[in-house]
Amino acid sequence: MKGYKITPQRQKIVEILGRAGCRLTAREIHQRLRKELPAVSIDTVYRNLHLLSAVGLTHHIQLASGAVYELTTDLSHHHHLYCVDCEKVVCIKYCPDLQGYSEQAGRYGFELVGHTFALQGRCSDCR
Amino acid sequence: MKGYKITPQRQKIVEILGRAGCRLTAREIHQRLRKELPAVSIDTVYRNLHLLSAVGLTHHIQLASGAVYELTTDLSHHHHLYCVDCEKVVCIKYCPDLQGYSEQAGRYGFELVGHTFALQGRCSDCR
DNA sequence: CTGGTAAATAGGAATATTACTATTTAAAAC
DNA sequence: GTTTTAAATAGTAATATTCCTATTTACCAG
Repeated sequence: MKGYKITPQRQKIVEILGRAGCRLTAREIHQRLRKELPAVSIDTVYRNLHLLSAVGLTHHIQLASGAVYELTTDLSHHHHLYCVDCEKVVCIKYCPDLQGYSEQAGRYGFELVGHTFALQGRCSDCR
Repeated sequence: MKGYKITPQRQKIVEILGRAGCRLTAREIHQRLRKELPAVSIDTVYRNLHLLSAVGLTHHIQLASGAVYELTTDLSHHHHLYCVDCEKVVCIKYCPDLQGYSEQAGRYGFELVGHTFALQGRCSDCR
């Protein structure tokens, strides 16, 4: 597909995220990946997480304490809400104005490529 | 105010951003700041940029190639649109659904604290 | 003005992330 | 199956960002 190769490194990163059942940091993915491919470099992990996110297979979630990654299980478009204290993450099936983005970009002569959106809050446990 | 101190480091970071008239990276700010305060550490730059952004005096703009910072000259709420090729940044006076965010957060028992939004596109020069 | 105190700093160390390059490899073409 | 080639990798180096701790300092109260 699209000139991308299916490499063992790539496959196993997806597997690891799938098995994990939770969000992992790049470091955690690297540690687990090493058990199967001892020579894998951290650069490969980052490179693939970028690529996988670009094609929609994974999500990159930027928390205050760092980035975490998850396998995209829910393929429908959604965003994230997270607690600024405990960093609990919730997927919200909500995108404020998907229709309007292209129009906004168009006002400045831009062709829309993507958008980022996230909500930060304080969860019920942390109040 | 609010227990924050007005330190020379802090003041000069704001001055530098004000004089620059453009967005700067943390490294650039550090280099310029050193000319006035030779012993200043890069950590101080980051720490203050975080704080200044938290209180609204500066904006943190995350581009694909890294983060840049700008002084908040336009105090009205707005977001950014940038070109994925040349990384030109445009301020857009548009926030898709400010009203709805609290309600969305509320659905999950969260008290809204903040939100992030940005548009990525391809500008007229890069098409 | 002087002392007390929380906030901020410098400096060094630890992490996180990206860049570079020679080599390897998946996949397509033959 | 073999060749070809662009994509991907490992390894290393460079940057970017954050953390830790002892020391300093802005600012408040007396």
